[in-house]
Formats: sequence, C-alpha cells, structure tokens
Amino acid sequence: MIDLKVLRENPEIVRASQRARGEDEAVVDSLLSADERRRSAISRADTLRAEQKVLGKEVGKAKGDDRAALLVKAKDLAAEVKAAEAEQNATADEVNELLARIPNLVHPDAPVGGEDDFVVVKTVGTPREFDFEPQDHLDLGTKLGAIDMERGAKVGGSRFYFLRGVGAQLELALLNMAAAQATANGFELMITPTLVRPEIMAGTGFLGAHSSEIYHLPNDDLYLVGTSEVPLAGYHADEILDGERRYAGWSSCYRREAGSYGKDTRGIIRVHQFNKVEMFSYVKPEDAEAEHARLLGWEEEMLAKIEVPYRVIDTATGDLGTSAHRKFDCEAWVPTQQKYRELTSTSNCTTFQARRLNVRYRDENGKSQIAATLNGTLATTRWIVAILENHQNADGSVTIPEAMRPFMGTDVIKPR
RNA sequence: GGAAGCGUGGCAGAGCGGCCGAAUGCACCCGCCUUGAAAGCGGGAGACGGGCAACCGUCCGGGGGUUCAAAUCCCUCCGCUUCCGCCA
Repeated sequence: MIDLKVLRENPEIVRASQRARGEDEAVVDSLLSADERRRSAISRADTLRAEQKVLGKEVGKAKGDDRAALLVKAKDLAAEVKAAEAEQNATADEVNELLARIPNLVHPDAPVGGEDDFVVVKTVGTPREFDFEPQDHLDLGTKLGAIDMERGAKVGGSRFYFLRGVGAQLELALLNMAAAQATANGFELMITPTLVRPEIMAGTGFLGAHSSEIYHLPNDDLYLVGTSEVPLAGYHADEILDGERRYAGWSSCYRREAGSYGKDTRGIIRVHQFNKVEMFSYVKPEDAEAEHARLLGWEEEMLAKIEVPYRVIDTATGDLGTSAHRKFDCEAWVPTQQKYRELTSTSNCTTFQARRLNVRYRDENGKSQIAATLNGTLATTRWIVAILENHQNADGSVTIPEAMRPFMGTDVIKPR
C-alpha cells in the first residue's frame, strides 16, 4: 500500500501516478475524504475512551449510592464509546479498502503508456546468422529427448510438459549456476514454501487486479505461488530487521495463464508450472534505486553466461505490476520467432509490499522504518528456449555455453 | 481425523476482573566505579495511531462477546506442542 502521508501532503503525485498507469484518479479524492473522516472518528473515540477510563476507576472506588449513580453514568458512556468505536472501525475499513485499490506510485522516469510503450535501455550482442534453417526449441527439445510436451498434456493438460534426460539436466545446470552466482554475490539461498496463506499473497500485491492468474486451493484456503518473491516477501512479515537482507529463492512457480488462450501455445515459453531462482532484497528506501541497478547487473551477468543476444527494456507504467515502482526486463533473442522474449524481470517495489506486510528495519537512531523490497529473476525454465535455439547446430545438436559446462558435465547434447 | 495443553515485550517468564503497557531474569543503551574490562551500583529503553506540542489513545496470536471496567471470563478462527489413529 502507498504511504498515507504522501497522499495527504501531496495528492497530486498520487493522481499523476494513477493517470500514468491508466487507473482511476477519483479514488484519490475518495480516499482523502475517508481519511479525514477516519481521523476525526479516531479523535472522538479517543476522547470518549479517556473519559471512560477515568470514570471506570471512580466506579471501582465508590461505595453505596455514589456507586449506583456512577454506574448509571458509566453505562451511558459505555454505549457512547461503543458507537464511537464502531464509527472508527467503519471509517478505518473504508480507508483500507480504498487504499488497497491504489497500486504503487510509478517512478517519474518510467515511460508512460501501455505494454508496447517500453523504452529499450540497451541491446547486447547481435542475433546469429544461421547457414541452415534453425529449428524451434520444441523441435530441438523433442529430438534431443529433452522435452515431452505430449505426455505433459496427457498427465497435466495443456501447458504442462516433462523435462526428461538432458532437458532435466539442463534445467538443473542452469538453476545451479544461478544459485552459485547468487551465493557468490552474497545472497542466502532459500528453498521456499510454494503454498501460502491469503495474507501473504495479498501482502505482495497479487490478489488485486491480477488475482485470476493465481491458483487457489479452496479446501485449505491456500494459494500457489507464481514466484518465490511471495514467500520471500512474507518471510520477514511483522519483523523489524537490523540491516539489509538478500535472498535467492529456488522454487517451482505456478501460473494459471488465464486470458492467454492461443498465446505461446507451442513449447515451454508459457506454461503453468516452471522452476525459478529469484533474487529478493530488503533494503532501506533510500538505497532501493541503487539496489535495483545492482539486481539488473546480476541478471545481465547471468545472461552473459548463457551467451545469447538480449536487450534491456524499461517497462511502461501501464504494464507495471501492482507493487512495482519501476521494472526492467531482460529479453533474449529467439531466432525462430525473430523476436526478443522476456527472460528476466526486476521490480523495485519501494515500501509498497513492506508496508502491507509490516516489514521494518531499525535506522541509525534506533527508530523503526518501513523497508523497501526488490526482486529480480536469475534463471527460469524458459531460459532453456533461448539456450537451445541460439546454440543449435545444423545436425540438431546443441552446444552448451562454456560457463554452464561445469554444471552440465558435457560440451554438447545430441539428438537421440 | 480424534483428544488435551499452550500462545504475554528482542529472548525467557510472572500475572488476583479495576492499583497492568504489564513483575522478574537475560540481552541492550547511558552514567558511576576501574589503568582498561568484568563484576557491582544508579538510571534509561516496546510497537502503532492521532496531535505543532504538552499529551491522549490503541496493542498481552487474530476476530467477536460478557462487563461500568478484560492479559485475566465466554465464543470462534489461526498457529504451536503432546498423545492416539490413519497415510506416506
């Protein structure tokens, strides 16, 4: 949630952010008035409660007729307090409900617009010229005995797959390489729960506009996570940290992909379940922007290791997640699509998630402050697409990028 | 799945319906003492909300109830522990 103080002192910032996202601006004024009513309700209830406290003590001391008379007064006051508290709760609920509808404030430098209005920050490497007709990742993967889509569908339905043999090895090599890099860079490796409680899912901002993306188990009221960002953000909920923290979460991720019918139906680009190593940082708000640049740097370090051409984009405001202040994606070149496709995504969520989840840190003066959270992808199953297609050879074999060989144990994988 | 018990401040751990935001110990901070430290002595220190402030209010797992008054009594949900059963 956003900071109410910012809203009170600078509502125009919030309005501008809403405009940039293409979201409702009127909610800002509704919230301002609800906040005003809430504060006066608090003040009324506080005053009455203070009176009640004093009177209650007198009742305790009084005897006989005095006591009876005081009791009558106290009963009336109790009724007033109850009414005032009801008003306080009602206005607080109203504020919270409106607050929950406002996504994070966007970064002033983020490009304004929709999905296609991103800005290319840079392009690294050049797409390879093939002297043969390149195969797509599914043809390659099938012939290599790496991907079994048909049986995936038989067992789990559409958008499910088996990684087998060298495919499974390739994924483990990739994720292990990511885990090793993260550890070397000071991240603590974490294997997280992939089912979480509603408060945690809501706290990370995924139960708002994008809730249809999320699997829910109604019998247990648990949600399947679409990224280990969710459990890692919840990890320190209701805690006060004594410094910054960096975690690398390894988990399976589950996405319903509702509303993407017909999109990327071939292969493992868009699937219901995949694995991912995700970086997650807790830092002071003033360090968040610098941390965001560092996360992007570590993503690029990983991309360099798989030796594929890629570009970095600054995502447009309309395409930001609820919690994101700014987002950079790294997109790898996919030869058979003649397109760049997203491999990583790093978001600066500023204090938005931490405020909902009540994650704080102790500042130099010993005061508690809301922390900032950031996340960024280090590797996912989808990376296999880029590796297979970019490093394929005319005979259908695939050369393993040098940095991955120690993790893979071989230089090349061949059709069976 | 059944049964019982428990959930209090950074940690441990007291707590009679009003004198409880809460004893005590440890840890922490500041003094004194000491060449320095430890010990000892004295003092300080929770979180959140409202207010320019003095100050006021809220918070004893969450929510609801009883009562003039709830950490304390009742209901409910969540979590933890133990025992039994079942399954891996």
